[in-house]
Amino acid sequence: MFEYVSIRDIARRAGVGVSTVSRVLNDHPETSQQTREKVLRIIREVNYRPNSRARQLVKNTAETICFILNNRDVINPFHSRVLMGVARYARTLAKNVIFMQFDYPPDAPPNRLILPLVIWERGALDGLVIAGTNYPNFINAVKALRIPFVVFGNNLFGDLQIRDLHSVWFDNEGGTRKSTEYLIELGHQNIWCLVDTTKPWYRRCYDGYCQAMAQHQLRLHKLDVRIEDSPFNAGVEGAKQFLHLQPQLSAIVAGDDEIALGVLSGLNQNGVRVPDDVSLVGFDDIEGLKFVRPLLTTVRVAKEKIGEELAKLLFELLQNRDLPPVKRTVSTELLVRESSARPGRGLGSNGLSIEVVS
Amino acid sequence: MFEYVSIRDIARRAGVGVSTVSRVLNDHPETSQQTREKVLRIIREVNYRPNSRARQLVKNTAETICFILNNRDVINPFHSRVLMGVARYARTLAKNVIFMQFDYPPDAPPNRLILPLVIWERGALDGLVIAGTNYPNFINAVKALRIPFVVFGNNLFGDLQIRDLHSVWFDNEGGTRKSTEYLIELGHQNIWCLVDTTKPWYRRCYDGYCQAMAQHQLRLHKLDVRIEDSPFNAGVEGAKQFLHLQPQLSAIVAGDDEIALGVLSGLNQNGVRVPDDVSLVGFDDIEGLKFVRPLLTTVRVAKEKIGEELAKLLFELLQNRDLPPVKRTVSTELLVRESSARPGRGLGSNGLSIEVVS
DNA sequence: AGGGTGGCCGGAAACGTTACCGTTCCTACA
DNA sequence: TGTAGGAACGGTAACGTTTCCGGCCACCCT
Repeated sequence: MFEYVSIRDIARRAGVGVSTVSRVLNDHPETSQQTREKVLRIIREVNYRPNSRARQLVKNTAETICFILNNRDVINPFHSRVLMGVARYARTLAKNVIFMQFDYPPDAPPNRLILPLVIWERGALDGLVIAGTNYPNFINAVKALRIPFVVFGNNLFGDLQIRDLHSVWFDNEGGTRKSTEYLIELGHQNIWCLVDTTKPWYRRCYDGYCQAMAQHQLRLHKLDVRIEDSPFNAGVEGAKQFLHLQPQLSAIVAGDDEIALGVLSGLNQNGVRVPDDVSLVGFDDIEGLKFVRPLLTTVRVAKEKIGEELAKLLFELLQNRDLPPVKRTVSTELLVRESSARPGRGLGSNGLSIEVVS
Repeated sequence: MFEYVSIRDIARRAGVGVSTVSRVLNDHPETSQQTREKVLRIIREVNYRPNSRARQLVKNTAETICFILNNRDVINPFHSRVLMGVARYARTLAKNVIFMQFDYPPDAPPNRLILPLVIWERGALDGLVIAGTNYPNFINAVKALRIPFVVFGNNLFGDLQIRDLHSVWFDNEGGTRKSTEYLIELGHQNIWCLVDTTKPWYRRCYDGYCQAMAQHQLRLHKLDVRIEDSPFNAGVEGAKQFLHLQPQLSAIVAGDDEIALGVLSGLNQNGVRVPDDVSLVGFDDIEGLKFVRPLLTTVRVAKEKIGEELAKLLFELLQNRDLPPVKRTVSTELLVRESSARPGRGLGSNGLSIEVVS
């Protein structure tokens, strides 16, 4: 095989003790320039590479965290960029990131949940970044293991005590408030919000919309749908309903970009033009937006930034295990593009404009 | 802190030796039913969890591989699904996957390349899945470390000795051949191929196109562009050129979906309809396709499957270090959707049909 | 009855580090 | 000149496992 060279071999060849070699490797000051150079020369000569497992064992640290993506069959563009943010931040600290996908039933009791081996075992992990869609049972199971963790807040279900968790969120509510306010400033009054209020994240969207509308004493209009698989399809379906809502409808706030693109597609198919007839805003600023015209006005979520904050918070927590629980929020930014404009004729005010395009 | 319970504590409490506990933990047959149950009871009682670092040290295995994504600033949908495939396969074997993003200059000599710590060190990794865009210097640097690795072939640059590598590819050439043949069967004759032949993967695309055209004795038409940042924009630009190519052009084979969507957008903006005036096929079947109409005819690449095959090959290699280098190919599948049809009037054959839509 | 056999088990070495402690040696100062 | 103190370094015990080896006992066969 491949001859393994250990710290002892180095010590022998350099004519020093193992502790001296260790000191040189770890930049301890208690070594003379002379021996340091000699040891380093030998190390280069024999191409010695330290064994991290042994170091980790004695130092009782894994130098590794785990990014666990729960209950997602595919890693969507959103989460892949969060992962990227985590990985990048970890790299600045020379820590590793284990990626793991995991599915669990929301209703299994925490002590019966079979966690992935790497989490269950000791020593493999210093901490955990919990992403994806999550339920209290998993969080509690992890808590029971006493392993430090942080959680991505927005896709959390159930009534967890958020105040007991270290979490990072993006400002769903504020973002939608901003986009709704922008529509109001544009002159829109009959603004509809298309969401699924059984999902907390869409719920927060709706809350933001409500705040903006209430502040300007405008009437709330909610189209509340159930979204299971495809937000896009939900948007297409929603668009059909909007057609019947004439002639009031003037602008639509969609729960996220994918819904918005569905709405856009649905409206287009029925000859309603965006933004001429209806203004439309989304949420997330997903990658795919660049492929469709008109370019969607949306709210940008700094996805890498979320990952970065998650990692940062986790490493702070590792430094200080007594860090009081904190909820951090990453701000959002309104991106005005092509799908929003001052109110025009309004949907259905001239029924004749409706024609089937394709 | 949190009282650490080791295998020795279990042994003491159960009144047995440590080796017996170890045997129970590892399902060795040489234990009596009676002691086994006693030990297991104690283990449950004190909530003992073995320390994986210690096991890995003595067994000289990391039970971990690394998925390294090179020279990509964001993990695109393609690679994130490859990662998913790797992670899922690894999970069936109870192995961990470290995710790492890494950038390197293509022209740095291999021995000067500073590899990520986790790769350089011993013991942290059993093997490596090399993904992203890669150049010979990195591959050679990894080779020098004598760590088993497999590489995702399609985005490889330079003249590596592929026959010396364990690699997994998707069938770019065959896929494009299939899509081109399909267009020919549809009745198209003037088929253009839009690629950047300085990139090996687009080059293979073009080769597939050429094979299909040659077989039917059709003339080759290549629009060769330089694609740096945005394939989409390259597609938009390409579309402008196609406008000048009237009246021959009847169908377009794009190097990938993103280019195709750019072409689609560019054509639409100039009043050319797809598929009425021009048929268009892409490659990859990216996620974003579902957002645009007409639905793009494309070639599906089984992205998770690629990841799965990468992981599978790596673990085979770990089982048998003498496994001769092998190049495995994941097949592709033509997906006929809405952007392709029998040739119609042809681009520009009636100049009057051109109108600006939006 | 004696010896062989096999099941079961405990002790201890090993894996490759780090960290503590003690020793040596040299310098500086009283 | 004696001693205090510090720099430099070596030996060794950890860290928590696995595995090898040897021992003990019960059982069976001759």
